[in-house]
Amino acid sequence: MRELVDQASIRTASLALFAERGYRATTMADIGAALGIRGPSLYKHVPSKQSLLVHIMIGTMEDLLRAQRLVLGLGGDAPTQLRRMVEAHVRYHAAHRREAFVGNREIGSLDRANRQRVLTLRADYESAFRAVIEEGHASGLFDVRSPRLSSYAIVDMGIGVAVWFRPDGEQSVDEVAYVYADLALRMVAADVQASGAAAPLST
Amino acid sequence: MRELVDQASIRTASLALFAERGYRATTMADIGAALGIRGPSLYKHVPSKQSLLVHIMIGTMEDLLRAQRLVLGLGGDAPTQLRRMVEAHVRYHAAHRREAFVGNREIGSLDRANRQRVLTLRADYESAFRAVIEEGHASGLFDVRSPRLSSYAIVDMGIGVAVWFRPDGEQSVDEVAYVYADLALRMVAADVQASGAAAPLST
DNA sequence: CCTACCGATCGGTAGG
DNA sequence: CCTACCGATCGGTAGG
Repeated sequence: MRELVDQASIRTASLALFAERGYRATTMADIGAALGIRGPSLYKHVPSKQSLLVHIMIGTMEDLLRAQRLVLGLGGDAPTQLRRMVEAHVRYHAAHRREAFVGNREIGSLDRANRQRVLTLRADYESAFRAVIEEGHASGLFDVRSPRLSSYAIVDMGIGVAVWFRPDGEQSVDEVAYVYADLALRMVAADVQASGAAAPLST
Repeated sequence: MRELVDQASIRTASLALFAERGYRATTMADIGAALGIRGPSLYKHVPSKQSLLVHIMIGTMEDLLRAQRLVLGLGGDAPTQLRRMVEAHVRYHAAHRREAFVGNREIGSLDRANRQRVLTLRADYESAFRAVIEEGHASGLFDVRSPRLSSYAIVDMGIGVAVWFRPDGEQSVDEVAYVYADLALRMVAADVQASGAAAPLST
């Protein structure tokens, strides 16, 4: 017999509640109630409330990094790679709004060790965007004033998708992914006149 | 005699603590301790913990809207207006990181009426960006696929500044404001080739 | 998977 | 501005 309450269902329920009410405002009793059991019964399946948050946040970053590596493995020049990376980034944030939303709001709710793990994964994720931007700049296909600021802007605008995107809204996931990739490419493309004097590349 | 503990000092302390630990994780005793008094003594100055959060969040949106109106009052064409708006947006988020950070993380900690007020102010703030983008598109100075998605992207990348900016970091406020305004203009400028066929304007 | 319960926390009030 | 305290909440454990 399959159990009705298993790890997966607990994770699904906790994700929904963390997204809706916040980690601290969600009680083990709330999570249990969503599954038809009492709070203490959850401890037969999970070691702590914190472990539920850790799973969401580490899992989210690993999913993002996996998607990013997949896309980078396809090769192509910097514009092609950046386009694919942004599309994957946006698609994830539109399709997994709650994971991304919780991941961005609840960093401070993680214990120190796990917060550090998440921050490291995030830094890796961002630096991959920056690397492609630097590569495009070096090859002359991009013209950027600051690869770091460009990658921050691109990553952050994608993160925002998790906040405002609605599956039943006017824009489809495809539409947002396409438009955002286009916006990102415009930001760094070399065939835009630089407004102002060319400046040395900062970090 | 001036009181050592007044509304302003309570607000400063609560802002710092809300930013560092989160609203729910901050106790009235914590705020009092930061001012050298006990938790219950705060109730001689403020009606509730919630009122401290409300003040921060409404005040932040009003500051942003005031700065935005100031800039729009200067006139100019759409590119000039958008540049000034983005610069003001970024400057605020770099100079008031904690206000912006708390404002973006603790929306769910507001009671319903105040959350609605903040959301309305935010919608007004975003729509001003969109209006300038639409004006630029209509006049032919911009070429955008979706004014709404463009304004979301521009607003969200600026919000991100409050998260990663460090006053003692490599980039100065001026530098970030300038670069981000440039990125925003590149996103919508008409003298960029549209990649792909021109599509009808969506919202 | 449950009830009973521990130990700790916290916003706010009473009454100086 | 303080101490004492109320009423309520909550993560987790004990012991079925």
